[in-house]
Amino acid sequence: MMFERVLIAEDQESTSISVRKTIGDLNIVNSDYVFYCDDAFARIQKALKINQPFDLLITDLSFEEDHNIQKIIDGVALIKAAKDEQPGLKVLVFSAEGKSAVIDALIKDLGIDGYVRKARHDAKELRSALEAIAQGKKYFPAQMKMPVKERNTYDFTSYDTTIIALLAAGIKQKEIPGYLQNQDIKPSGLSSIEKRLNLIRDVLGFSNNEQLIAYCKDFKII
Amino acid sequence: MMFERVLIAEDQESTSISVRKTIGDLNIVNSDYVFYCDDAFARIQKALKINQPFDLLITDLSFEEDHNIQKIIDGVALIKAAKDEQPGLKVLVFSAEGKSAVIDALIKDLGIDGYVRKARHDAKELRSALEAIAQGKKYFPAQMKMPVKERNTYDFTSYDTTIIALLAAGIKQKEIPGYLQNQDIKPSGLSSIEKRLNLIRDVLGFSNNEQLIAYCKDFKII
DNA sequence: TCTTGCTTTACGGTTTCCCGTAAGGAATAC
DNA sequence: GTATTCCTTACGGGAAACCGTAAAGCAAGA
Repeated sequence: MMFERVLIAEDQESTSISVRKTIGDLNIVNSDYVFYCDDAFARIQKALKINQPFDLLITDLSFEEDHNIQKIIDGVALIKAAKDEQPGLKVLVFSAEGKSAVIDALIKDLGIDGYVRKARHDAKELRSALEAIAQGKKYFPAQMKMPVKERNTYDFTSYDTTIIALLAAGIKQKEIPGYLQNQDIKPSGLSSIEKRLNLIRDVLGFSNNEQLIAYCKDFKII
Repeated sequence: MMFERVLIAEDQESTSISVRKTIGDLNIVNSDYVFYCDDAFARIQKALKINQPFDLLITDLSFEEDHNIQKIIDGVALIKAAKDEQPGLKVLVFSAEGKSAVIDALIKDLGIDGYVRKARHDAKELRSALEAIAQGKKYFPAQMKMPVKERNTYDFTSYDTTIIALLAAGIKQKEIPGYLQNQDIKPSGLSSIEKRLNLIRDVLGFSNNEQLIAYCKDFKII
């Protein structure tokens, strides 16, 4: 049995159009689409109120900022808010992001039902995913189905990312204490910063800061 | 007067679908689409041979690699090859890339006729771009039309990127000479490497390597 | 108040990096 | 052959980063 009501949250108009087309091909007539996360959340609330809740949310992860300031700024926050409001809502993420770590986190922390990567055969995949999820299954790319290979992972705290972002902005290590004090961030001693960086490098097996910055950029940590 | 024959080179199926839809809305009946650059080039050659050349190429910039090994690996190479074959061909780039430096280079070096960024109203923009280019105009995003503000730019040589990539891979600076000698890359002295890095940082106004790595990651230089 | 345990900071010695200067080497011109 | 020029490398002093250890701060409990 296919979905009744589907909400599409996707900021790229062109992508939104083709998702709608795929939805239409599956004879889903009650679909709605928005370009901003806040709109998506509002629609979900409203649909609940009039007792016609959506049964699927298809959402992108990254939404571009523009003049329209949003409370909910990305797909992750939208999914959280949506699930708070309507725990039973199924969620299909449709994003260009391809890093396993990101997708793993979505599955584990947010309990999403499917993931389709924007790539060569994404329209076909989208259709397959919709069919699978409609049958109560999950849909994830092949590489996700295999056991999560152990990789060097490290939970970056906001303290960590602050330091790393400062470094990446060209602040010298020994200048960082001053910056931290200005913002009342507490371990502000140079020694603490050194230790922290050392710990991170150690856990991840890195030998210099350059490698760490590259890693953080690749995984969009900063 | 609208285009007669349009070729769409875009690897994301979903995006390709909506570009085709936009093309169709403009009553262009002879459009063709491909998912690989090599295919695009082959179509252009073939169309020329049978004396029915395309008059517009709409292409993405980045194409994802897969099992299908391509000679032409990205949009830039495709545009170059296409213009070599058919100098009068008009080109509209449709890409998510948003860095001014990249777009400037396309305009200057490849003489593209339009650029639409994959973003919120990209479908509408695409339509506007098509109409403009059909009238012999150029179409670029607003921020491009204003004079190119002087920014710190630097042409990275392959030597530069090699060094930076080694750093980002966790190789220590003083270990780099060994790596360069192994690959017969010629200024291999530690001093040359230091000088080179110093020059790059200087030109770009950076104060440490971390900042440089962040920059290179942001601009996809490594 | 005085422990106890934990976190943060301070302080050195060592290594690495930074950067200016000078020496070496190769190519070209005279 | 020897100047000239340009590029590369070697060297050395100073700055920054690295890292272990010890001292100081701080919170909670006896």
